[in-house]
Amino acid sequence: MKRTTIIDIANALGITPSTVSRALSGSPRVNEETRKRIEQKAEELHYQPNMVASSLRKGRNDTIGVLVPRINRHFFSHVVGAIEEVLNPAGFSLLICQSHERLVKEVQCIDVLLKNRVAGIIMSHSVETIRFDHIIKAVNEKVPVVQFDRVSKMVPGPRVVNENFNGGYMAVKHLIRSNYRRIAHFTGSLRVNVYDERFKGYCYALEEAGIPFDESLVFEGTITSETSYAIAFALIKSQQVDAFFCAGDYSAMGVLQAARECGISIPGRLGLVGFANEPFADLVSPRLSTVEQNAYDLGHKAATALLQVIQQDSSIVNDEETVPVRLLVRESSSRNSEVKME
Amino acid sequence: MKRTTIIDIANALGITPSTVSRALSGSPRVNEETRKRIEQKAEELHYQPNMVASSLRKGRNDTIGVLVPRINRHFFSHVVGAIEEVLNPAGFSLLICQSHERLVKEVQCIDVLLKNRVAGIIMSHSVETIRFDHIIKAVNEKVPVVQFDRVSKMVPGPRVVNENFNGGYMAVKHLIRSNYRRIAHFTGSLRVNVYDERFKGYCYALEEAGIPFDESLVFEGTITSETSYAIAFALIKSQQVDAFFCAGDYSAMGVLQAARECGISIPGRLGLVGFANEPFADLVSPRLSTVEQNAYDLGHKAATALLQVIQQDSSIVNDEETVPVRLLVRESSSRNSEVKME
DNA sequence: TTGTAAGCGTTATCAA
DNA sequence: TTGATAACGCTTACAA
Repeated sequence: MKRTTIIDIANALGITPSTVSRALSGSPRVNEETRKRIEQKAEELHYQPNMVASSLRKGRNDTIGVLVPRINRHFFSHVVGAIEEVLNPAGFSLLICQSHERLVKEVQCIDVLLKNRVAGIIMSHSVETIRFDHIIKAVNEKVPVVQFDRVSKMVPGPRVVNENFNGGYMAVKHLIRSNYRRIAHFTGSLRVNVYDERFKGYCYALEEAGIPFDESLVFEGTITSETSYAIAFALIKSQQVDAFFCAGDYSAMGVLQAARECGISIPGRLGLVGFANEPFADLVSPRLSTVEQNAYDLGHKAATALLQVIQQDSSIVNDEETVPVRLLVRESSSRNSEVKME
Repeated sequence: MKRTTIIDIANALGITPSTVSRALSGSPRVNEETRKRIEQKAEELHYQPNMVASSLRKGRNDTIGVLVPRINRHFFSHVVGAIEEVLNPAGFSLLICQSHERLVKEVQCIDVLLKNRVAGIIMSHSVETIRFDHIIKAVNEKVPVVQFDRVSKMVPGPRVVNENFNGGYMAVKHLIRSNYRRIAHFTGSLRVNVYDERFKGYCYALEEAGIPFDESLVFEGTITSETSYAIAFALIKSQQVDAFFCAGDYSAMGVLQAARECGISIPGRLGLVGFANEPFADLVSPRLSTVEQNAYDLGHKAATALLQVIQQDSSIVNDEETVPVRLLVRESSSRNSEVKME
């Protein structure tokens, strides 16, 4: 009960495997009539092409490695969805790995992808990733790497990132215009490029408005709703702040909960802007103002960039593409002056 | 600049490829000293094993196909995460595909997976899937298939499902105990097993309480927040219902929005229970009562089941494993009588 | 313990 | 337009 191969088809028709191969892979150098017979027989014998053999022989693989910190994060799963949408029609399958935010795991994943001889890698770093030799190794082995979101210039190849700086800037500028002044910033590790840039946007907006930067209002490690909740609760109680710019929507939800429990009205006494436009942002009350990152667009761009590198086998381009973000002003920050949009 | 192969290593050491192969794959039939030399040389030449060649030769593959309707759904991405957690340590990689809820796409995906000679498939049907020959074909080709969540008994092999009936039953029973009587049911297509079972649980709870079933309170196609919102709005206005059991949390959010806009208090005048325990369920106001499905557990069980079939190469088992669900009673349904839990 | 040799299923090159 | 043949890199009887 072995599987049907092109040899079986060839034998059944009294021709050679080469012809069958040509016919099945759409070569023009084959008689239309024989092609018909071959296709028919293939159907009849339930022939399934063997990509493993094909890959070995051709020396290339139609599989792309995708490496993300966690697949079950809204943002990443959407990026992956978009990548698939581009790459599948182009004839590629995705080998997906998660680093679980661990560097060791990330190294292992790269290794697995290389062993599997993927045609390319699209990836976003773990938060722990501070050295890049494992990724550079892939590039050295002629496996093109496209980085997205969390990226490093140390790694050759295209990068696709969100306008994080601009997002932070717009969010905080908007808060200032809405007459909030003591604006706290909740964020993740500032060693990660995305958080660092949002933070810089925050700083720039303050500076532009002539508001002195106060280090004591910036809180790293407040990116989850739990951690955010605890700190926000204390801050609100002590009445030190009148607004929060959170580098993530979950973080913002922590603030929202804390405010609710303290009986502080949003946006009345407290302004709040998140980041990411998670699906719930528009569903909670008050509806959460946030910076929308276009995961779909980002995945699309990353996949397209990789496709270009693969197909042109061109010299490595080091350009960084930027995906625009959008400030969505909703209820949680809409006090007086500013006009509501969206 | 070709890649290093075991032949290169063999040549460099004046031994044969077979020995190198044995050493590198951990066979005991090789001298400890030669093994050392081989490993050292492999390191030195930056040898990367070629899984493609290995798979072809061995006739089996360490890749598992995972096919889900959409990777960017909270539930599915968590299941995939759990599957990976089991299969990666076991030495398998995941080839992930999405059907995008389309049957044609699902058929294509199965085809790709078979072409890639995956060792097994873990899948959940698209909503359109009403015939199963493409899946049965995989089983016939000796590729074990494990179905989860959306499953069919037509396909041989293990199935892992949530306690959907029980979830629906518990949710509605709880609403009834909280003194709600006119309970509407918002759900997806009842041709999909998960929705059908939740619906049956709903019916059973009503029956048990002696409340007559009213067909006009059941709404298929109200599983998104948008569709749900529209219908809920009308229902609330017409004062025909005093509670909603939604087969999904997004659906419940639509109800919540509608109620808010109508100035109807939840849980005071309207009870609401969702399904899935999406991350936002605990963050919205009022906090949403819902039925928690254990995606993690489900993924774990599915992966373990597949592993067993693969490793034992055993006869196909047709058992259906059930993952318990939990009713999380939160604010949106906590009126008088019932005691709050969780 | 190591070597020999064949073969996994496909494709590319060359010749007919 | 088709056929013959070798090769992709690895594993595995079998022999030494």
